[in-house]
Amino acid sequence: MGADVASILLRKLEHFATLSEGDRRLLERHEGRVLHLGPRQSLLQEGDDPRNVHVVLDGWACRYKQLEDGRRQIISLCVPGDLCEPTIVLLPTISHGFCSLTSIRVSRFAHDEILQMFSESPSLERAFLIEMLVGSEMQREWTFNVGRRTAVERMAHLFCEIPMRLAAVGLSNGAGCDLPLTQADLGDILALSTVHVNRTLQDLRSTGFVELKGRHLTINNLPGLRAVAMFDPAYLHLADNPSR
Amino acid sequence: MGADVASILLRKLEHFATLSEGDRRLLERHEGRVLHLGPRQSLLQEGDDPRNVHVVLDGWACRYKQLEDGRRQIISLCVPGDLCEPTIVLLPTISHGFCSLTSIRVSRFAHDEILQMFSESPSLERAFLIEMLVGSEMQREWTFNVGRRTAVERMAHLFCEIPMRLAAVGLSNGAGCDLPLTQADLGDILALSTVHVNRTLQDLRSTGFVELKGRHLTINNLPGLRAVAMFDPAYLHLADNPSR
DNA sequence: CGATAGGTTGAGTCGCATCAACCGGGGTGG
DNA sequence: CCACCCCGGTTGATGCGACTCAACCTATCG
Repeated sequence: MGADVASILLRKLEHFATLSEGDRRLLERHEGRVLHLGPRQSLLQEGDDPRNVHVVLDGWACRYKQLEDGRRQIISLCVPGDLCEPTIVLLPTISHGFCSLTSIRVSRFAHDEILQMFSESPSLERAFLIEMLVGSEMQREWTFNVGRRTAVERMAHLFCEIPMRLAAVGLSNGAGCDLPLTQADLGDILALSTVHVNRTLQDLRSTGFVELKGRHLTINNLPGLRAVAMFDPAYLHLADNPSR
Repeated sequence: MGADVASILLRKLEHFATLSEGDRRLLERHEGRVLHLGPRQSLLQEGDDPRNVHVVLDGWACRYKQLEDGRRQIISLCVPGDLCEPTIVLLPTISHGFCSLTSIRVSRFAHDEILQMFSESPSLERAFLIEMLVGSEMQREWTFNVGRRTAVERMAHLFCEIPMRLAAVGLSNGAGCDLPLTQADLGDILALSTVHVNRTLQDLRSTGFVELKGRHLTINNLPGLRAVAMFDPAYLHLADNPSR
């Protein structure tokens, strides 16, 4: 409990760029307001300035889009260390919703603060940009998933991706992780109905690849799971910084 | 025949940012190598430096991903004015393929050139970044599409998006445009089989919303088409620059 | 004129959705 | 303390949207 902005961000960003002592101190100096939200609360209300930037400290959140008739799709997941506003500072509006899945804590960088920070440290700006570009890479992979993988493959892919992302910020050892999602959430992520999520889950369980109970995911056979998912972690760019 | 880099880029970027005379001259001064490619040729071979940036001058291209068994998904379309490398300069690798759909001309900005240009004009850098962020917005919308819209809705959505994007660079009057895609291409874009593309197309034709023949798309009933697609152009950010 | 790429059509199948019921546990209030 | 509720998970029956396979049609081009 209780990561602070600087440590979690450093952990994340150092996968992408090498940061100096000065960059560290710049982040540590930042005293952003910390917001607490309960589960299923919207962070970006209409009218909020999307040019502030929030970083997830604890808990899970998501971006989503919805049609008038209620069909809803979770566009991307945000876990600790992720930026909530993928449009950093530059776009005046956002065309999707953002809400917590669990109760979460986020740290706010006001628009001006982040500009200030970027002007003091180009390498930090660069790291934030890369973080954002990696977000785009994940988005492309996810379009691919939903378009061309079957239900089982998609779910297996998600179960490969999530522990890797959490491991990148020290929240998973690779063999499993917390997974505080309901089957309905999984449905909205995977573009499946709740019922079919349930059955697909049973499928993956019965083959012994994963266990999922009580909000915890255990992976029993990672190579097998990766094979099913045809998972290639390159798109996560977690090994891009050669000096680590 | 033959748009040049400067004019097409200016046309595109000015939707996002107001550029100065100096910025214009900077772009016009650029004498990038122009590459010609036939249809269905790969632009980014493995090993090409993805930190060069190419701009499409004429023709259509796409990003795609593919599974070992051949299932293929077109992740995004590139039309004149679009950047081929959405990771501008910053990521050392790209996890998708890029190839032409028609024969195309692209203009190259070498890695160093573009860095040089950005350092001379921060507003140009900003405009390129926004262009890239808008690309992410389109990607999110496309994940949504494939996840939650039916075949007809998806296709209608595509037929709303494409003329708008082309109109943004002067290649459509809004009532129609060239559409040099085969039904197989459409299938890879929409995540449908070729056969189903054909039937869905007949569906949209028979309701009188669109005509599609001989590589040309005509829209007979835009409001109707938008209603079917539940299309909201906000995600394209074409009206973001208030001074236009 | 045959070859080939793209488009069209029909028949049969399957993956996933929908609808509906039921189960189990944790929290709440009487 | 128990009755109840509600949420999340599970199961079965049924239906539909989209896929696959296979044939055929049409236009273009060397």
